[in-house]
Formats: sequence, structure tokens, C-alpha cells
Amino acid sequence: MTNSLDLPGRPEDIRVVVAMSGGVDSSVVAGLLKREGYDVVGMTLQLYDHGEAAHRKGACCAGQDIHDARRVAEKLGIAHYVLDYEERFREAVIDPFAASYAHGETPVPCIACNQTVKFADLLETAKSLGAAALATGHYVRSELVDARTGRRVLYRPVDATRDQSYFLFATTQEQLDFLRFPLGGMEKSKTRELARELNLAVAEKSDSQDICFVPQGKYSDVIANLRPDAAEPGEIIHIDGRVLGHHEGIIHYTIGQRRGIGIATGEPIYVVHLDYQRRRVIVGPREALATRRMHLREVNWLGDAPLSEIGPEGLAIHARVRSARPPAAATLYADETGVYVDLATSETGVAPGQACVFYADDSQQARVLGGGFIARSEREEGAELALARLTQMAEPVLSSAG
RNA sequence: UGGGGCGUAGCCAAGUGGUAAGGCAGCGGUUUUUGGUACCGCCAUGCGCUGGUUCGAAUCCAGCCGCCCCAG
Repeated sequence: MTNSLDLPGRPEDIRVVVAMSGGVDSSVVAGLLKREGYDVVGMTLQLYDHGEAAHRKGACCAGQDIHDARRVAEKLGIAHYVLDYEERFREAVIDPFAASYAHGETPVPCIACNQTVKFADLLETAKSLGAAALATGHYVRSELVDARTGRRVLYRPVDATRDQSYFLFATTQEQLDFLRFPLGGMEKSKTRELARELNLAVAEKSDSQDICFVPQGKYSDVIANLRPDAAEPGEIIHIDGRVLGHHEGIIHYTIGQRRGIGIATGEPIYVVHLDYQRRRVIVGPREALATRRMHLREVNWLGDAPLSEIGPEGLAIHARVRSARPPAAATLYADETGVYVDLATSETGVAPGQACVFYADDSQQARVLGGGFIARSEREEGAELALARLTQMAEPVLSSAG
């Protein structure tokens, strides 16, 4: 006999930890599981200081949100703990975030947070409390495929508009087997409805967005404090070699960015590359951004057969290089040179540090096959050659290079 | 101080008598549980300056100022 969490036994005898951020989603998860009779323990992580960021709408894991989580737990009559993970969060998420930008990459802190603080540290804490599972409010779905081993498979959620699978690609098989995502089969509107039904004070609370630990979306301030070296000025160079101007630090730029460059050439120009060693921002036309092949690192594979069994012809998949876009046709290769993905149609704004997530097909509830972090994005031949020339030469040409 | 050309927003630029296009940049917003993109909106009561002609002038005329080119 199994229950809604695919666990043997009666809910009353099963302890489950719910990661409560103080938002609607995780609050409803706690409420639902409690209603089903589980021995629910709510846990809220305090991840950063109680300063400005804590009071703004859309934040989580600090100040008001912790207070909200506590009130929900009280309302539901469940045990609730607030864990001080500030130091761990800084070391595992914020510092690497700054380091990544300092190296000209564009990190996804939400993925790092899930990978480390939530699905490693919090998960261990849950286990040590005797929990049989850790439930979260993520919109992603997992299904038990082998009752004997407890092996689960990851899918996109029912509500495609809330799909968070992009941020969860790095979840290991072991973590996946212990995790539960009760909202994966639910529309967001249903979640809010349930929140009202459960009389939760957070029912109408706005969704979180932007980077939680960055106040006002000014992430460059945060990085500049941690990595002053990354806030040093440098040159803005056109991919054809011309020096067009100067910038106040590469941390203000990401590949594919158009606004904020401040240079009028008559045509729109985009950031096409960041040369952190020379502190150069290389810009060019939109065409120079077109990317077909991405070389990946730290690949997490969630498929059935091992990655190494993919033949030289590659594996047909669908891939995502950003969270809010439908997965696009692609081919996955894994050989002695590493793991790389070829997109059927080129994408722009593909930055190192971002994630490339694999899906089995393009259906709304496709299986998630894992993914990897983008180490390098290959451009069309002309742009590749121009970039190679620029990043190899000692000094840029001062006037027009044609 | 011979000849020619040009001066319109931060940049480029259309407009040669009828009441200031467009692009880029900038600003604001929408979208978005990463960054970015995309999309929408705003952005010259004024056309180097001063007069004049005209019902009406960025457009025509005069003078002045400033830049560029050619020639000396």
C-alpha cells in the first residue's frame, strides 16, 4: 500500500520535511500533506541578512518570509524550524555567483542554491530528523518507476507556465529519489485556491522573482563588494577590432545584452563576448550571437541508459538554454572530447555559466533528462574567427579594421 | 577673408515655403522564480545666431559665427 508520496505505510507514521520559503507554493505543500495526515515538519532556511532585501516583495528566505512561514506552520499545527544557513548560502551560492561574473560568465544562482543548500544540506538535515522524504513547492513532476529501488523519474509540470525544471536539472538521481514535488500536477491557480481554502495568510502573496539575495535587481553592487577586481573599467571593442568606448566593469554585462552599452552606431549592438583577463567587453551585431553548438560541463544525466552509450550519431533531444522558453530540437553528443549539444535552430544570448537542460521531447510534460552548465558557446564561422583573432591579439587595432 | 561645401536631439540622418521622418543611444514599462532577449511607450514649440521677405520659413534673402575641402 502506498500513499500520495509513493511511500509504504500510513501517512501518520511517515515523517516528511517540507521546505517552507514563506511563499504560497511551499505553504500549500505543507498544508496538503498535513491534511493527508503526514507527520509534517516545516523547515525554513534563513539564507541572508535581514537588510533591505528582506523587505521587498518577491524575496524569500529572510525577514518577512520567515515570519510568514512560521505563521503558516502555526496555522497548520505543524512543527517548524528555522535554520540559519547564511554562512553556507554565502559560501555555496553568493561567492560562486560573484566569482562567476568576475570570470565573464553568467551564473544561475537558483540552480546553485537547489544543488547545494536545498537538495544537499537541507536534505541531509531532513534525513537526520528521520524524514522519509523532503517535499518542496517546485513546479516540476516526478514519478516512481521502480518501487523496489525507489527510483524516480523527472518530468515537466502540468502547469507549463510555471515550469521550474530548468532550475532543477542538476538534481541527482539520489536526491530525486528522496524529493517530492506535490505541486507538479497542479495549476498555479489551483494552488492559490487551496491556499485560500486552507485559510493561509500567504494566499495572495506575490510570486517571488529576480535573484532573492539581490535588492532592487542591482546585482552588480553585490558583486562589486565581493569582487572589486571585477568592477574595474576596460575597453568596449567591436568584433571587427575597433575600440568603441569604455565600460565600468565586466560585471555589468552578459552575453546577448543590448541595453546599457551606451554606444550609438546606427545599428543595435550586443555584447558578444567577455574577455575577463583583459577586462574587455566585445560587442557586435545580432548575427554574431547565433549559437548552434554548446560545450557543457558538470553534466547531470538522468536518462535510463548511461550517457556513454550514446553513439557517434548523438541522441535526439529537446534542449532549453533559458527558463521561460519551450525546449527546442537538438542533438546531444557525448564523446572523448566531452559533452556537447547542437541546436537545430540557432539561439542568441547563450552565455557560459547558464544551463542547458535536456528534455526527451517537446511535449508539455516531457521527461527531464538532466543537463549541464554551458562552458562555451560556438558561433557561426565568421564570428568565431573574429573572436579568436580578438582574444589572441595583444592590443586592439585603434582605428577601423574594415 | 580666392573658390566650393556644410551646420536639424547625445550620435547618424530625412525634410528646399505649409506647420520637424527614421535609426542608434537614453529613459520608463510589459514579459520572466537566473542574466539577457523581444515587445510597448517616452524622448527637438524647434532646425548655428541675428534680422528680413511671406498669411505661413528648417526651407527664400542678408549679415554674422563655426567647421570641412580645394587652391594659393
